[in-house]
Amino acid sequence: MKISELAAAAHTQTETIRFYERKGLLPEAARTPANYRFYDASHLQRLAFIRHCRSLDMTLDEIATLLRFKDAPGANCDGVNALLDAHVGHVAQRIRELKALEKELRALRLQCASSQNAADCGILSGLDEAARVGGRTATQDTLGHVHGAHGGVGH
Amino acid sequence: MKISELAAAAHTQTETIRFYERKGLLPEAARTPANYRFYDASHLQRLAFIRHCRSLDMTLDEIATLLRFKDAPGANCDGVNALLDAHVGHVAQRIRELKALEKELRALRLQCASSQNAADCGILSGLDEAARVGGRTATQDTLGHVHGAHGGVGH
DNA sequence: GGAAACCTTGTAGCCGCCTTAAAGTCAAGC
DNA sequence: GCTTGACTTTAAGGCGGCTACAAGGTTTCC
Repeated sequence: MKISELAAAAHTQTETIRFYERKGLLPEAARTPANYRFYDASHLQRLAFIRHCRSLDMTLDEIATLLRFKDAPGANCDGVNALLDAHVGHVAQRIRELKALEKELRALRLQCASSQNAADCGILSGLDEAARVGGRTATQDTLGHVHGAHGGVGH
Repeated sequence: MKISELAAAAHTQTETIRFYERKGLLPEAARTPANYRFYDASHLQRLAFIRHCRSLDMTLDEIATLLRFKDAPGANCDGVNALLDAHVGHVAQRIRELKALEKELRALRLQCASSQNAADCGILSGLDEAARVGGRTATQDTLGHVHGAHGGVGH
């Protein structure tokens, strides 16, 4: 199959496939005489694996590690367990952070009960006050790789 | 004060301050004869506001909107409420996604109870199987802006 | 007066793609 | 045979929110 067919089968975009190839997650595809990439079922399998892992919010580095284990079936799989444990830890950590965040945001929201002037808005002054006090001290990136409040991965 | 003093006072890096200036979140600073940026307490206030909002996982666009309200104190602050409501929604949505994710990851983790060959690893085969079936269909980015599983903002 | 610690601008890199541009290929219709 | 349109190719640039680095100017301390 060619790239757009693989893309359709994996619910992915063609550019994403080429991107994974550049990154070494997918092997370099065979080419037709016209220099078109040409794929078979094994490529679909591998791509589906990658996309599923991405939908589990793993980084491409984490996925590359898993693929290395898949490519060396004789190896001990302790590393897989460790990777997954770490990843679950990242996700759990991020959930805790976001819950604290949600609580703080809801409290902030209550400070502006009804519409009025921005000068008197309890939210803006609340943000000011919290900034002066120092506010919550967000955890640095060192703890995990699960970011922000914005997103998710298409599938 | 100069930039490194402002940075220290706001627990920020100098490059981040210049970045915010370029993005229009901070006004262009006054300069000393040697062309050094020079700040006063009002800049620290504004920067602290920005950093606190970032620690609440707001985007720079959202923060810019809030700053516009602060800069126009006579305006009606309905927009502030709307922005915050939307942001709380993003965070809550992301928490739901990450909880589902955590559940799935923990289930997956149980599939490889003890260390063995990668070829027989329940996690790898579980990922394969889920990929074949189609797995969870992650929500597209259209729903909110709170992403990934990796991160947080320094403060 | 010389070294270290600051400051300046500019540029490039990180992640995980997405978009665009310019050019080549292929199948169908007239 | 020729055009149209749907594919493909590579390369480059952009997103957000910074961070890092290079090459130079300035200030500060001994």
